[in-house]
Amino acid sequence: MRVLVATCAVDYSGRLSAHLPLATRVIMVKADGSVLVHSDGGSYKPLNWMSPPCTVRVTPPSVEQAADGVREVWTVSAAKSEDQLVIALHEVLHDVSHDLGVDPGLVKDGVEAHLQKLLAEQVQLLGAGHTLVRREFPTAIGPVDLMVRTPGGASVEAGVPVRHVAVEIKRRATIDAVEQLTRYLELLNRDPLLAPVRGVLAAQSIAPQARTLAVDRGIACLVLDYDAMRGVDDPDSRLF
Amino acid sequence: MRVLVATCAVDYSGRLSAHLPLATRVIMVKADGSVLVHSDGGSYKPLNWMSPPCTVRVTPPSVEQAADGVREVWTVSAAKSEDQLVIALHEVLHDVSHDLGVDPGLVKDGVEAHLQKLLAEQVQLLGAGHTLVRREFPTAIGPVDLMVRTPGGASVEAGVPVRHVAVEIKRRATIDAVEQLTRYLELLNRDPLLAPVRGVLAAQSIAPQARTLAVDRGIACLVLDYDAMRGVDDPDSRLF
DNA sequence: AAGTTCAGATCGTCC
DNA sequence: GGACGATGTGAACTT
Repeated sequence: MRVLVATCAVDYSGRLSAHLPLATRVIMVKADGSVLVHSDGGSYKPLNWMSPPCTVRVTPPSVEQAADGVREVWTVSAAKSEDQLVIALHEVLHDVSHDLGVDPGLVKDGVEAHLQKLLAEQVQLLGAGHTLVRREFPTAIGPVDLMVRTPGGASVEAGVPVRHVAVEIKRRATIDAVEQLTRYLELLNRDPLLAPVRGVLAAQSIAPQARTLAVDRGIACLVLDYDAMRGVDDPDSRLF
Repeated sequence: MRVLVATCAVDYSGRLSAHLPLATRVIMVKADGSVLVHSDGGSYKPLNWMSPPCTVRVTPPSVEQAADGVREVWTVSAAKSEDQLVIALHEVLHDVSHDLGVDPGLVKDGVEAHLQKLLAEQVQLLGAGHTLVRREFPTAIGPVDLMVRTPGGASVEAGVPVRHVAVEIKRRATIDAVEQLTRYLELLNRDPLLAPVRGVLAAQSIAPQARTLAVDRGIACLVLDYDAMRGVDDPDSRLF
């Protein structure tokens, strides 16, 4: 890892074109050759960058560039595309290098997979008497997050008692989640062993447009309270 | 801006929980107080971070932590949420600070807005005689990128001449874009003043599955050549 | 290798 | 101020 603080101008060309005027910035060069250009604000996203695999070629400035104060020109080229980042280095204020070694990696907790596991253990949140058929219920167009069986005659749709519920789980549900669940339901309801299958969209938050579309398509919405669900960790409470 | 190279362990708690074991990393502290923790690989995204507005509080280690080699504990707290980042600093290998000033900012070219503007000026790419009704044509479920009027009797659908074309513009069109345009068309075709409305998916690149679905739904696909469209800046050439 | 899905997204814009 | 769409998304996993 090499970190520089330097005045520089940057040009990116590739999927789009982007230009950074001359200013003082932080440049990080990682061990894999990837480059990040950060300003002193904004977000965690660099102003410009090049993803690995890529290579850095350092060249002296042209006579004209040298007259403008350019000391070095870095050309960062992507290995598998035409993407290119050109950094015109002017004054270098700091320049440190260090071998960091391989990072042991990030351990996460609380993502969608946990929501799915918790709801699978607490299917009664979908209604008393519901039982889990299985998580990641396979279909031809991909797995349904949860397939649940309702108690006998729990509800009736078009004169036929609904016996199965397909659940799509999201941290934040948008209109895309409704489309996804709709595709699953269309397919599942062609299976006479399952049909009619009702749909439930379960999420920590549901966008208003998603809720509107879901209701319009007869899909129920269930807002999940992650903290409350995590609090219910008594194994006895899972069995009803 | 302050940049450190240091061995550290990091814990994040907030929307989820994440833990970073002890290792050597780069820590950036920006002028607005935001913090980024980078490893020597991965992408431009930090392993952990805290977005502004936030505050950093530095405290001495507990006796137990000190025995483990912790020199300082940084507690980074978000101003408007419970999110918290705790950095246990062990050995500090580099520590540099510099005032970068305000960045003049990034200038972008070639994003979807440019494509929309160019196609609005070159609607003849949709067919000779087509004229622009308006960009961002409003509907109840959001604006259609372009609404275009065809020349009289340009084509016939179900015995009725098509007079309007709704255009969805993307840099890269995926199946989502087809779904989006389908929702617009369903709505627009309920309006007797507009119906029948044909759909066109215009993009620099169109995913094979998106093209298949579009064709299946009677939506035309148009691949846009950004460089060529940008080259057409002669007003005379627009009128054919 | 290509497609699908998730992620602590951030950012601008428009209502 | 909330909602919604775009972004040079990246990374893991499946097919």
